[in-house]
Amino acid sequence: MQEDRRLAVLRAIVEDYVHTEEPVGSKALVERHGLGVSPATVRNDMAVLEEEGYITQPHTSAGRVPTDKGYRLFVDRLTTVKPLSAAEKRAISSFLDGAVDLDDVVSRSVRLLSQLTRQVAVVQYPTLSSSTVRHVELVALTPERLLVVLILSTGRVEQRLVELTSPIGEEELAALRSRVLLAAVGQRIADAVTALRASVPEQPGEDGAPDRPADRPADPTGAVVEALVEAMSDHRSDQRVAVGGAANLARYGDSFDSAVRPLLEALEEHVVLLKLLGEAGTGGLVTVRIGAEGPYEELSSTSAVSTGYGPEDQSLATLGIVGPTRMDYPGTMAAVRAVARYVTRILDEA
Amino acid sequence: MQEDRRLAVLRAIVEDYVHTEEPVGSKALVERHGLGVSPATVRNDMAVLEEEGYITQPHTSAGRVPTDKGYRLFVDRLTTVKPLSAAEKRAISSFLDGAVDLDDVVSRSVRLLSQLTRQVAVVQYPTLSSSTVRHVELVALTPERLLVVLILSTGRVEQRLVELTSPIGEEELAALRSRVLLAAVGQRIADAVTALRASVPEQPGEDGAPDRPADRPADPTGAVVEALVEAMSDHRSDQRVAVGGAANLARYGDSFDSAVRPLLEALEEHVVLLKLLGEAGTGGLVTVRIGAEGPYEELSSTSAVSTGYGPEDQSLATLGIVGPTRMDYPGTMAAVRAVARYVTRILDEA
DNA sequence: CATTGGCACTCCGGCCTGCGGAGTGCCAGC
DNA sequence: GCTGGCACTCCGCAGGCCGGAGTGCCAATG
Repeated sequence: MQEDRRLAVLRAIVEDYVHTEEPVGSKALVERHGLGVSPATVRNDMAVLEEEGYITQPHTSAGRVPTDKGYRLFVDRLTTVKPLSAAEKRAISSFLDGAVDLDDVVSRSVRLLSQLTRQVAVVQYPTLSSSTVRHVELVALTPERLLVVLILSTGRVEQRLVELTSPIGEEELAALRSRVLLAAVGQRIADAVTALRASVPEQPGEDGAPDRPADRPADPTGAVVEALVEAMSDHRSDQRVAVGGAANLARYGDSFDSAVRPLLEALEEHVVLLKLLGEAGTGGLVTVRIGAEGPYEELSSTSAVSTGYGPEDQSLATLGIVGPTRMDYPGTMAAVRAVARYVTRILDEA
Repeated sequence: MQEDRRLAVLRAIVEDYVHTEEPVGSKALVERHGLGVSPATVRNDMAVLEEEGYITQPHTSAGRVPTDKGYRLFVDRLTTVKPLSAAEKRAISSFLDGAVDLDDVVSRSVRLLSQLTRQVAVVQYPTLSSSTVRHVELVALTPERLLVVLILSTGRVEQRLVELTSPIGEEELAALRSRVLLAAVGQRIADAVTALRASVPEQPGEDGAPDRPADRPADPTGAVVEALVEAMSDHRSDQRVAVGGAANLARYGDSFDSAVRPLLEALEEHVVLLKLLGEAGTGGLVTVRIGAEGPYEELSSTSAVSTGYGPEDQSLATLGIVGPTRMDYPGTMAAVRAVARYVTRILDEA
C-alpha cells in the first residue's frame, strides 16, 4: 500500500526533524529509517504529502519540514504511546512523594514536568469551583472583627476579614459558626453557596430580602455569609498557575524573536496561559494544540500539550507544557499524562 | 580641573552607552554633551580612563565601553538622584492602591517594578523572622485533629495540622488556646518561639524536659507548640519570591546565550535570586551590584539593584531588579526606592 | 503502474575579497 | 595643557564564487 508508506514517510520526517532541527531530505530518510525503497520513491511520496499540505519546504531545493497539519496527523494517527522509562517513573515518584502541602505539590509538579519534557511547564492550581468545603472557621479577632477561614478539600485555604457593625458575643458566635458549618461543610462550592444564601433570611434582625436598605443590619450572618460566598466565587484565584522551566526557552536557538518573546510575555499572563493550554481532557486524555490551532496569533509557532488532573469524575484543574511546534509529542504526551496521574493520586491521599 | 573633566567624560560615556548600546567615540561625545573641548582632548582623557580601568575598547580603533569598575564609579559618585516623573508616581499609586491582600501586594509590586524599570523584577515575600504574631487560632476539625492557624502581622497565614494521641475536650481546648495566645500574640517571631517553648514544661501530664521518651505524652500542648514553632521557623518559605517581567529579557538583543540563559535559570532558583540581590539596604538605601561583583560567575554580566522594604527599624524583606550591567542605574535606583516606599506604606496601613 | 537510477537544475551557506567609515594614537604647534 | 592634522587599524557590509544537498523530471524496468 503506497498510502501506508506515505504515512510512514511523514512519520519519519516528523521524527527526524524533531531531533535534528533541520529540514530532512529524501536520501537521509531512507538511510536512517529502514524503509525498503529508494530515495526517488520517497521523493514522489514527499511531493504528494506536500501537495496535501502535510509538509513544506523552506525554499526550493531544501529538505522538507512538517506543517501544523502534518504534526496534527502525526499526533492523531501515527503516535504510539511511548511508555515512560523506569528511571522516569522513579524520578516522578521520588520527586512528588515528599510534598507536604498543596503549594508544594504544585511547585514540585511544575518543576518535574519541565525537567521531564525539557519544556516550559504550567500547572493550574485546583479551581475553587471543583472543590468541596472541608471546614469553615470563624475567629473573633476583636468583638467587631471576624476572621473567616475557608478550608477546601484540596488543601486550599482562603480567609476574609469581616468588620461587624456591632460587637458579637461568644454564644452568638458559636451559634453562627455551627449554622454556617451545617450549611457548607462537605458540599461542593456551588451547593455551599446556595445553602449559605438560603440560611440568611431565616435569621432574626432583618428580613434578609435582597433589597434591604443601604445601612447594614446588625445581624452578622449576612456579612459572614457574604464574605464566604465572595471567597467561594473568587475566580481571580481560579486563574492561579505555577510556571516552571522557562530556562528551556533558551534552547529555542533560532527563531528567537518570533517565538520566544511572545511566549515569555504570555508566561506572566496567567489567563493567556490557561487559554493557551485549552480545555483540559479528562481521564488520561491528553489535549494537543499545535501552532496556529491555538487562540493567539503571535504564538502560532508554539504548541501546548495538556490534560486535566483530579479525581476521575471531576477535573480539578489543568496541567501541561508549552513549547515549540517542533517537539517530541509522544514523549511529551506520556510525561504530561503520567504527572497528571501522580498528582491526582497524591491529592487524593491527602 | 582636568580630573573633573575626566569624570565628566566617564559619565558621558556611561550615559551614552546605556542608551545607544554601542561603543562611544570621542567625536560623538563632544557633539552630544556640551563639554567645551575638542575630540582630541577627550581622547587623551579616555586613554587615561582606560589605563585606570574604568573603560575599555572591544577592539582597537573602536569606541569605549564602561567596565564594571566604571559603572561602579558612576553609581557611587556621578549619579544625581533622578526624581520620578509625575506620571510614574501616578502609575505607582494607582497600581498598588487597589491591592487586597499580601499576595496581591507582592504580585502587583513585581509587575509594577518590572514595568517601571523594564527589567526583571524580584520581590521577596516578607520574611517570617521579621514579622510579629497577630493571632493564633486552634480549630478542632475532629476531637483528635487540630488545625493550627498562625496569622502574622504582614497578613501572612500559615497553617499546620496536628494529630493528637488522645481526644481533646472543649474546655481543655479553650484553655490551651488562651495560653498560646497569651504567650505569642504581639511578639516578634523569635520572642514568641521562646515564650511558647517556656510555656510547655509548666503544663501537667509530663515534665516537658527535652529528653522526654519516644512515646508522646497525652498532653496536647507540646504537640501544638511544636507545630507553631515549626511554622514559625519554616525558613523554606522565607525564600518565597515573586518574579516578573521576564519578557524584558527578550530585549537583551545580542549576548543572548552568555547572559540570558543563566539568568533565566536563576529566575527559578529563588535562593540564587535572593543571593543575587544581596544584602538589603534599609531606609531608602539602595544596593547596587554590578557584574562580577555578584556571587555567580555565570552572571558576571548582570547587575542587581535592590533595597529592603518594611517599617524603618526592621526590614521585612528585599525587593529589586536584575538586568544587564548596561542599564540606566539612576532611573532604576529611583524606581526601586520609590516602589519600596510605597509597599512599605501599604503594608503599614493594612 | 509503481519503482528506480540518472541527470540537470536550484538555492543556500560558507568563504574570500574589497571598500568605506568610524575611531584611534601620536605629533607638532599654539 | 589643549588642539588640529594625519596616518593607521579594524569592523561591518556587500558582492562574488563555489561546493553540497536536495529537488523534479524522465526514461527504463519488473
